[in-house]
Amino acid sequence: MAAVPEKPSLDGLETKWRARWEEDGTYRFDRTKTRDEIYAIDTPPPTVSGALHIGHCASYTHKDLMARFHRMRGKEVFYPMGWDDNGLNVERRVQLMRGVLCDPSLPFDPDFTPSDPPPKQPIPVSRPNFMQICADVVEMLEEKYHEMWSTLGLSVDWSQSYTTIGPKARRVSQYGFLRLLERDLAYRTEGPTLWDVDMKTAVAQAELEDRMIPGAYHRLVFTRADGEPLYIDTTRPELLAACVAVVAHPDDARYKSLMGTEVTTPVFNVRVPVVAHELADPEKGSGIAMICTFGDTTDVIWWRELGLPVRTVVEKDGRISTLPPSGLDDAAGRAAYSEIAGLNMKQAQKKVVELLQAAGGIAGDPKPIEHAVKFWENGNRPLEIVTNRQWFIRYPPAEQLLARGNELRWHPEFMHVRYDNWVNGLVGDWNITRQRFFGVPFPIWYPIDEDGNVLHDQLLMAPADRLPVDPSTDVPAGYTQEQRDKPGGFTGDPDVMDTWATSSLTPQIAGGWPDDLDLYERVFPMDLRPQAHDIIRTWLFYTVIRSHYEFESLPWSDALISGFVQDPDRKKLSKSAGNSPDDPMAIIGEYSADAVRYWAAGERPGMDLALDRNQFKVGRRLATKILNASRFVLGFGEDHSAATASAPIDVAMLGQLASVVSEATDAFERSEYTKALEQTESFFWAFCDDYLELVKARAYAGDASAVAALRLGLSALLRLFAPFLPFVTEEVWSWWRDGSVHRSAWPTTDEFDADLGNPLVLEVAAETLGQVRKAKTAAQKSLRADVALLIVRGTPDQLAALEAARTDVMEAGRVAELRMEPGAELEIAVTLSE
RNA sequence: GGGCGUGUAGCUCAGUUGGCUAGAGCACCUCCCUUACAAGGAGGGGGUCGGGGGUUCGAGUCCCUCCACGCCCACCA
Repeated sequence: MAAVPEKPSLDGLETKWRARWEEDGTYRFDRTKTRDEIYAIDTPPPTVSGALHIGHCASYTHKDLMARFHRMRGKEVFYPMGWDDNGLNVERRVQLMRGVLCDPSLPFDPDFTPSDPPPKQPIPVSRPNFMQICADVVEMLEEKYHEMWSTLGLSVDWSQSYTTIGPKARRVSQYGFLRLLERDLAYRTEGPTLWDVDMKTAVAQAELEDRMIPGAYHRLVFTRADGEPLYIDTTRPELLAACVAVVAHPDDARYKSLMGTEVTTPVFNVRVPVVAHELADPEKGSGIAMICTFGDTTDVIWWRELGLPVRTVVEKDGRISTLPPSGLDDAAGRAAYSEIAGLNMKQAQKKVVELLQAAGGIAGDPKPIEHAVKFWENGNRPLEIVTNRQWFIRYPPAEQLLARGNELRWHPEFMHVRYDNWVNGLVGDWNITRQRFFGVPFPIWYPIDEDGNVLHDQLLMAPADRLPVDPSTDVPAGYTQEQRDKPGGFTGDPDVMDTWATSSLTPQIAGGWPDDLDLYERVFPMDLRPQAHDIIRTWLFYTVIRSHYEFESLPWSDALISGFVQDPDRKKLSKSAGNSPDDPMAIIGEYSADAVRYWAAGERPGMDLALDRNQFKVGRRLATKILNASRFVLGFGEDHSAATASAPIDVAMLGQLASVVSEATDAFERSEYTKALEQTESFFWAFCDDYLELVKARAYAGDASAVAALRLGLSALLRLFAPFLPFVTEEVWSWWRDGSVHRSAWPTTDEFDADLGNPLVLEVAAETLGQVRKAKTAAQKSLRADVALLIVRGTPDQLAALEAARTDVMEAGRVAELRMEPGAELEIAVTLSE
């Protein structure tokens, strides 16, 4: 306990209390508790690839509100923090920050240090050098993130932290992967793969995004078997050499007669069959399309379902391959091909159009259009589809996934539909392979036969007890390092897992599976998955799948989905940290962490929140008010712990407070923290403006009932506010109570006696006082002005209620004489003294 | 094209199962140095609840329809 300060202030509370909480282990998880005593939260590990912005503060505050509420309700809260620090985003960040680029062909340079500031042109470094630089960068960023979260007041147990690149996560990822592999739920195959040509990696369906970009219909002139022209529209003439067939709808009368015949492509003079497929849209272009391997995902479907050959022309670097594809046998065609070999897509398109024009293979001018094209969500150029070997995880049957979705409690419920939409639109399986470096490698090697062929079908799996392994440096059992990449030796799987393949196991990583099953059984399945709606189709969906496979259960019972923070002008939030006005540290510095949390708590689950500086101000004012009101209340003498509130108006106030407690509790239990705050806040202001004013005089006089009611009220209010405003409530709590408010019990209605008194007493008294104030204000008098005569008319009930608070009303209003007269409704007449 | 959400005062938002003259905060105007708080307090003005139909004694709330905005999914020749 500390004394009540003379001039309380919000400044410095963050620093003071976060240090104190850390020191006292206020939020430390007690792992001796059993599953039913525990509330486990599967916190989203933020991507460690930039800076946290104010939107992160909002959504992480929501998770913290839930954690704090349940902790005060008596649960032992398992609330770890993770850092998602592997993967492409990190590599890109490192490339920018340190000016380096990974080139696995380079040897390790032990003396290399990145230059500062980074060079404009990234310097290629070896894979081990690159990994080290990545590790250093994420460590530094994680420290900044930790600082941010602590300052914001997140009640995380930092001793439970994990990273998605750390040994624990690598072990869980690899172990989880091998278990799926053993059950044939994971497999490796070669096939068309969505490919980002800049980052030179595969991407998964979930990371696609459509963007509208300009394109143009080119009307190509194919030649039918009878010599007549066949017009085919395409936006990608550069893929003409990859054309393996042309396709029309089976019911399209215009092309029915051509089915089964062959047509010849312009320029390259390749004969391709005319085929029929339902997906061909008679409305589009000329109603007949060329199928190329591969222009888009529809091509992949046609190619697969119609059993067409592959003619690859696009390389992984996004350029036309130097060797012509199979089937290009015509001399003129080969000559034409040599003109586009090695060009990028843009150049190739230009050249092919020239060639077409020269050969009369194009009708009319290209017709510009805007069309949707698939991009990797972080990419700059349209995705290409290339053929490659990839690891996949099979999706469970849609019925099973939908059943899991139904089993999960969604907050808000309407977010459920996004999950169902996604499940119903799944195509193929989950590609978990990334051709990157800073990720979790596959714990797999392949033997190399005596002729130097890699035997991709014969997997050399790392045994579970050796995990995690890095196949690029570790050696499979029965081999030596000297045999790496040699005939008769072995080679490591070159790829790494997609970051979602790891983060889909966050309940397992955080919960200690499979090495600490004692802990795991205490926290799994978890209670809450809080996350934003944009990653329902990735993080939430994948986590459900992994848990479904491994544990035949949901990973958690409830999902709390938050929205986004939007700039009031609908502009994008500034992502740059440091000097940006949106930098959370700057905002906290200006308004306090409690103020930021207050603003964040205004975002209801699933709804977007406007970035509104006003709300920071309001939050700050609320926090300041709590300081001042508390100081006032606690200034009325010692705690009369034995005394109870007996005056009718005191009992009435506590009765009101009891219903606030009950409503706030119900709201919180439904994850409606916004409502809980509203209830508490509006009661608090009335508590200050009306009740406090009314009982002031009596409290000054040391009236036991008033003092007891005030203290009881304050105690409950502080606890109701504690999840939202952890700093200011803790500060006040420390003035008069031992221990942390955050480990105190959430208020219950039992604290306020069963008899709730007569609510009318406080209502009539407050209304009367209000009318007195109004009269003084209208007369432009000070509120201290004296009232000569106050006449109140009302029903017998109202008058009886007022009578019960007579002295308080007269003191608060400085009323000389109070007269009561019967009336139909409450009427108040105020006569001010001269 | 299918779906979800939103539309209430200038701004940000509450309005539970339809029920008294539609609320809060901010902003605005007026007043008050008052011994918890002037980075405060008291009071006031301001809305045909997106439009149009309908059900009902009664609709911001239920039904139909249209409009605008945001998002998800799909389409991508």
